[in-house]
Amino acid sequence: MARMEKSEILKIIGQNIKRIRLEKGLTQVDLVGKIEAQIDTTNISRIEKGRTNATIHTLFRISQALEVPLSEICKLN
Amino acid sequence: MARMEKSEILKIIGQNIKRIRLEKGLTQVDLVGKIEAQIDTTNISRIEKGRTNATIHTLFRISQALEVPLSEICKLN
DNA sequence: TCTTGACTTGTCAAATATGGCAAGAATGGA
DNA sequence: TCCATTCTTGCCATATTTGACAAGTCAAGA
Repeated sequence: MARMEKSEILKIIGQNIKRIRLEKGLTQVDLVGKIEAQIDTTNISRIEKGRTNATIHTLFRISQALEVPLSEICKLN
Repeated sequence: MARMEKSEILKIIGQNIKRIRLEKGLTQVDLVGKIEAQIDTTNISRIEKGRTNATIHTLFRISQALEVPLSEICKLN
């Protein structure tokens, strides 16, 4: 893995989430509705846009709602 | 992926990191020495023990130092 | 144009990750 | 046992994520 800026990896992960979410035909509201603990579309949006450096547990909850492995969201290529 | 407690996924990810680090024959000090930006063995230890809910960027830097894909560290099975 | 749904962004408070240091525990070897 | 190395943990200050709400943007249609 080549050197990558923080902003770059956050952007890729955000794109992964957005892509998978759209593939499943879900809106952000649908997504948070499927997440067990409380989470907000605000946060989803910021993560999808790469504006926030999410914790692994938040990404895990998203992966559960999307029904994909956490590692799928964390692919950088 | 079955329901999993936050503490459980943090523990698994920590074990992944520790396992890979040991496979590479690295100490925590070696590891931080390979990481570009500053990071502390304190933090590595806390992550390996599952005591902290690391951000994805921190895990990414660790994956770079370990020379494995980020997704490898994020495997939960 | 107006409306609706979907998303983004600003701000706030609370919680917590991070970096840093120091002290303590654990481990293995001489 | 003593020592050195490695790792863990407590504490602190700072930065940032998170949840929450409100307001703004944007696109598609009627």
